Amino acid sequence: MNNVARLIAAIFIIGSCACGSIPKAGPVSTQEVSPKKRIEIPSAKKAIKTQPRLELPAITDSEDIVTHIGFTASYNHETLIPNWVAYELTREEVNGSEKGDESFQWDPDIKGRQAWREDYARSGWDKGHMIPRADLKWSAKAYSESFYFSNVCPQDPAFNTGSWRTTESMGRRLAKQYGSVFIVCGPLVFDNKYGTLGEHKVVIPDAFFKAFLICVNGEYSAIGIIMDNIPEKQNLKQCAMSVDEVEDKCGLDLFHDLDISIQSAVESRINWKMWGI
DNA sequence: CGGAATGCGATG
DNA sequence: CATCGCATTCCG
Repeated sequence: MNNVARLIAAIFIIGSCACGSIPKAGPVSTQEVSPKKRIEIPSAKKAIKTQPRLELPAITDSEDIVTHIGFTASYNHETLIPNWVAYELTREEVNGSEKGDESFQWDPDIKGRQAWREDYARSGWDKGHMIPRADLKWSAKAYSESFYFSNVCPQDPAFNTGSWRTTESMGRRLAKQYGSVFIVCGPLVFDNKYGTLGEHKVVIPDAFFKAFLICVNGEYSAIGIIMDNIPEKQNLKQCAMSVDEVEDKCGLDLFHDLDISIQSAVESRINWKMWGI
């Protein structure tokens, strides 16, 4: 059984015992990809964001996509965590200094069940941001929206402030160095060995993936990272791999807007000198 | 070593 | 519920 199948199986087991009338967002499937599902670009971002949205994976018809000022997310109604969160981070954004509301909230754009703060409370697991709040200091509203549960996953506390944070620092460093970086990340749920949180059964991911795409002098480079949801320190370089390998694990078609003529070349290899790891 | 970034929880 | 401080970790 491959990883995608395992993901589907895990979600089915959980969904079948806990969900009732909740709309089925469905796990990712490579078969129902619509060619170019329209994503509404939040107006606040239109002025500063380039087209197309290179950070986005291919969108399946069954996915529940939410767009906020600073990020796009695919929400999973069975696991109560996102399938992925994607955004572009620019040099100017990294230099922001605004802060907003820091309380975790339900995403107002999502219909159906979401995680409760009580599910996480005293569980021993952090409410870990997918897009870090530090990447949204260019707008108080964008900052606050990062605290929606569409952007939150259960993370081991030491992992959150340790290994995972090094991937976030890497993103900001790339943005400063190259002017812009396209980022997508999310949870990996294989056999769900850590179980669920609280009475709403928020799925605890086994691991997390992240992928970076940059364009330097008209040439694209990409890299992927997968880290286990564990406290032990994990080295960035040792966790790095091609985007193709990440796609194998997460079942997504990443950087789908990247020109098809160069996509396979960009995603199959690692241009090591670009990443500083 | 200082500061940034993370999220928790005590306190009123 | 809002405010504040704390503990931890890592970057520069």
